[in-house]
Amino acid sequence: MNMLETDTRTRLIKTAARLFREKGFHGTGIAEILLKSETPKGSLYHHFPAGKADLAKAAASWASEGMLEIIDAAFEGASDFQDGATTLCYKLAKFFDTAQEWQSCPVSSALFDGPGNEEFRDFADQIYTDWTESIIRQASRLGLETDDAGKAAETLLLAIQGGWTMARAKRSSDVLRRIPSLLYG
Amino acid sequence: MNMLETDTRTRLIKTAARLFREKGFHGTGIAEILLKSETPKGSLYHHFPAGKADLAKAAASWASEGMLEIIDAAFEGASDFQDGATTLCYKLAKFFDTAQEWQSCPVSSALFDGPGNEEFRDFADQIYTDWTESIIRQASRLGLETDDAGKAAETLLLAIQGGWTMARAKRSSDVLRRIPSLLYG
DNA sequence: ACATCTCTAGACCAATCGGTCTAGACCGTT
DNA sequence: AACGGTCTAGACCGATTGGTCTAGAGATGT
Repeated sequence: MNMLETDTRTRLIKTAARLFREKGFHGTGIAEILLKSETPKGSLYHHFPAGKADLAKAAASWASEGMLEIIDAAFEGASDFQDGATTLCYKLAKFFDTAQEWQSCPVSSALFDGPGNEEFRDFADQIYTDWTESIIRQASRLGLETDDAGKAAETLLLAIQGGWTMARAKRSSDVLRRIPSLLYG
Repeated sequence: MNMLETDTRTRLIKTAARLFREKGFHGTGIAEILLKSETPKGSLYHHFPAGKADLAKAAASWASEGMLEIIDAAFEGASDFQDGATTLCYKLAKFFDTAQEWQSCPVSSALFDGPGNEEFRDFADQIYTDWTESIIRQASRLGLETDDAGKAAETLLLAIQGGWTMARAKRSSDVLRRIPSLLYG
């Protein structure tokens, strides 16, 4: 197996993920992905035979992995759930700020804006479920009862999703940083 | 002034708003808007000289008016803020269910997915600010202190935004109905 | 009746869309 | 050296995109 295969493949995924986040699925053209990632068209359709849709799912999966890592990192050294949740919000705010373009949720941009079929919705649903379960696991680990853990995780995730949208409109991550005080203050 | 002018214009706005909600700005073609609204192309560019972008702003504005009405209606007969907030969530869940296609937030679909310029972001920001202020007004009316009203309104709006996204992924309005119990339970 | 206005109607256009296809570069294996 | 597989490279394609333009229908004012 050629090492370059992986390189080209991940380069495509990362570039596509970034562009989808910034301009949405339909708002991003194949040509632009190829240009920004300096990849010829043939390579794209070699690695992703189904084309743009394939690429969108790969990009969303990749972004989801990153989110799961951020969640774990945030809760790792936390003394309690609210502590971890606060760190998570701050980490996400920081991530939001690193991008020059005000970006949307990587999952919704790649999957909702994309082809409106059931498969894509299922895919998005699965990713959000993964996130929820990951947070629930952390909540349980930090001492919350099963019911409370589920509620706390869902509330946090709702606020983060909403906060991300608001942050995009306001072009400021302040909303994300305010979440802990809104929920637990 | 011709009566038909208004008819064609609003027909375009409503159709565009629906399609943008379902498939996003870039995902919706002019041709489809014209087909579904049974409007010739010339009429569109007569009423909206700047074309699709103009139409998106008009559609978002129109949808925002609707949202403001729903907010007022929900809080009108409310005994306290939480009561009104609960009614609002249920009303929105009901609205979510009426559409056959699982739709996204009318504002974000028309304005975020759209052209990535500052003007559109400002427009979206203004609409969200309008919503927030409307809820704050209701909170104050129902006895909350200024600081508490602002916090309560922002929290509610974040949860609704996030809940709407989740509802779309899960193709179920249950999340929206769970919000009151998550926030106030 | 005529002129003027608003609005409808759709042919038409260049540009871009996502996707296919062929050619060959570069590899390890034999 | 010759082969077979992986991957790059980009010319090329029909379809669709948003938008322009001309023609005329229809109402109104004089």
